[in-house]
Amino acid sequence: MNSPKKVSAFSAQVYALCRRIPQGRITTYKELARALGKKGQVYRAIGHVLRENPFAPEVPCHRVINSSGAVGGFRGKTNGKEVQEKIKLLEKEGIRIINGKVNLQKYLFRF
DNA sequence: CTCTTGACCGACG
DNA sequence: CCGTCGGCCAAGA
Repeated sequence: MNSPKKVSAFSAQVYALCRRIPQGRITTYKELARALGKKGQVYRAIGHVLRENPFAPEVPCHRVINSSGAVGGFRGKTNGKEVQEKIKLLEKEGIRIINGKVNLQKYLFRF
């Protein structure tokens, strides 16, 4: 039995899309925002939502990175050990990370 | 309801 | 490549 958390409709969409991400693949905040059909700074809101992951590890928020190829942040840290752990997890899934950056043209998954 | 901050992105110099 | 500014959504205090 699951423990359904009460989240806003917007947050539910973000979590739902994260679950769609196949293993060995990553996506960006911008692609998520574009998939939601919103325009503007939706990616900022996504970052706030993913910061708290009530569906972890069912929702692999660590597969969501920046459009710049940077891993971004993890557990609320934009730059720290948590981010290093995130990188390690991605490498474990078969993603090659160079200098803390991911090859978007190779691993970027689009909805 | 109002204000601030944020796991961001893109353009400019 | 790096620093700075603008953008205008969402959640918390």
